[in-house]
Amino acid sequence: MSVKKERPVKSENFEQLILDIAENVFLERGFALTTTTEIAKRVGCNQALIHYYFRTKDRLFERLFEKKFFAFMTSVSYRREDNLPFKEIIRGIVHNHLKIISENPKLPFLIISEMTLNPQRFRAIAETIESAVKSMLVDLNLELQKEIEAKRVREISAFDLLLSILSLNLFMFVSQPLISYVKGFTWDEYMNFVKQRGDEIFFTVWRGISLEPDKQ
Amino acid sequence: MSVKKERPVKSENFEQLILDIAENVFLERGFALTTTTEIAKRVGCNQALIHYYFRTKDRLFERLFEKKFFAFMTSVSYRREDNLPFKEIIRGIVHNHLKIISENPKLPFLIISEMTLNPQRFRAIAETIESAVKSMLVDLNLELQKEIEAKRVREISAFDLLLSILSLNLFMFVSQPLISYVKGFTWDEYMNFVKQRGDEIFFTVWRGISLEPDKQ
DNA sequence: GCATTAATTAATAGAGCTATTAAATAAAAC
DNA sequence: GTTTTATTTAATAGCTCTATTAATTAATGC
Repeated sequence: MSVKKERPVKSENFEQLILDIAENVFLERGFALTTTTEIAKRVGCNQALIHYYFRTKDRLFERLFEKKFFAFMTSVSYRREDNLPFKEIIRGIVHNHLKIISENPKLPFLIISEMTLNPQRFRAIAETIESAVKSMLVDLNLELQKEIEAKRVREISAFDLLLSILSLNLFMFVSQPLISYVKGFTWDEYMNFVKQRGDEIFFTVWRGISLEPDKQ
Repeated sequence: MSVKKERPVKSENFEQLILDIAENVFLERGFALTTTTEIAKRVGCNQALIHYYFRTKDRLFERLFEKKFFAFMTSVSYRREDNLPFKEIIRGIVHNHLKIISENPKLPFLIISEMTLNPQRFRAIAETIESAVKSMLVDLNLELQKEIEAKRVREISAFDLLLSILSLNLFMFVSQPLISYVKGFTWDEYMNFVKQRGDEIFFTVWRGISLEPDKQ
């Protein structure tokens, strides 16, 4: 039987389509397991076209990965100008982070995977973003120190606090296959579980640092 | 220049040496990126010998992975018969888990990686271990319910509690490249950091559930 | 329309990987 | 010592993957 080639709908061009589909494939299978042949097959074009537009698999990947890495690194943020009480700052960080990553649930695995398997590439990209993240840490630390001085929060470094939040949030995504297996969750059920767990995570983080008694 | 082949010292046999070295390579690079050629090179034997002893790369991997997966899944444990106060049970779980994983710092990445990239294989292996883990959860839940009834601990499921512990502990290992990069840590410095963070993690977990006031 | 440029494809070189085979070497059995 | 069995190697078939090249088709400019 003849396989019909699906042409991109209307005016969509292959270049963009390749980018979109490559992103999915890389997120699913990581760099090493992704083949340009597979991308071409899903796009519905000749494999050489991938190389016509992007020359090498490496360049295609880097172009996508840089964007994704940036999204990943800036997924932790808060609006300083909102002037919220500290508790609400923390709640906002936890929930906002969880929300952004939920839109890219396979990203944490890709980041961790590439970081581990290809530290050279990772370092090159990380350099370009480092400062943005560090300044966020500095901002958070300012707020945190105020709370510590006022004895509303126990002694803790901003780094440790952030690391706890990231651990609790991100682990939900990288351990999805294991948890889904144990709990018998479908993908949708799992995503629902993640959403629910946001409150539990915030609760854990906040109680973990707060010196004030629980409110009902 | 001629590359001298390093023969295994004394009476050591290739079969065991292959297992030992394959374990390292798989842990470093995962299943897909590991080649039997690379293993043979490190062992110092002909590549065909790998296949002579283990027939396929898959069989070699599975043999090692099963053992490692079991170690991973049973790394969370506590001695019920010790009859410790609940706080000490939790402290023990956190620190013991962290200690065991510290002896296999690359294992969490391998587990997550294989789980994600090869769910079929993962499921087949998981089945054989599931019950052991579930019974641990049941045990922990028993202790937990006692505490909740006595109003010494807030309402929380054993699953959520365990998930928090695992998140905080395991994320330390899968994010090692990123954290080491940001902090400029060497491997040894990083492992030291992990050790120190054990207390912080326990503190976060315990305060996160305890209804009793902090002791100094 | 015709020439020029862009997009797309077929074909394939070249590399690396797994697994097998047959031959060579070492060990064990008797 | 000779036969038998186990271990080890060299060689290579058969795949799959990336990247290139040359040819083909479509689009654009004039």
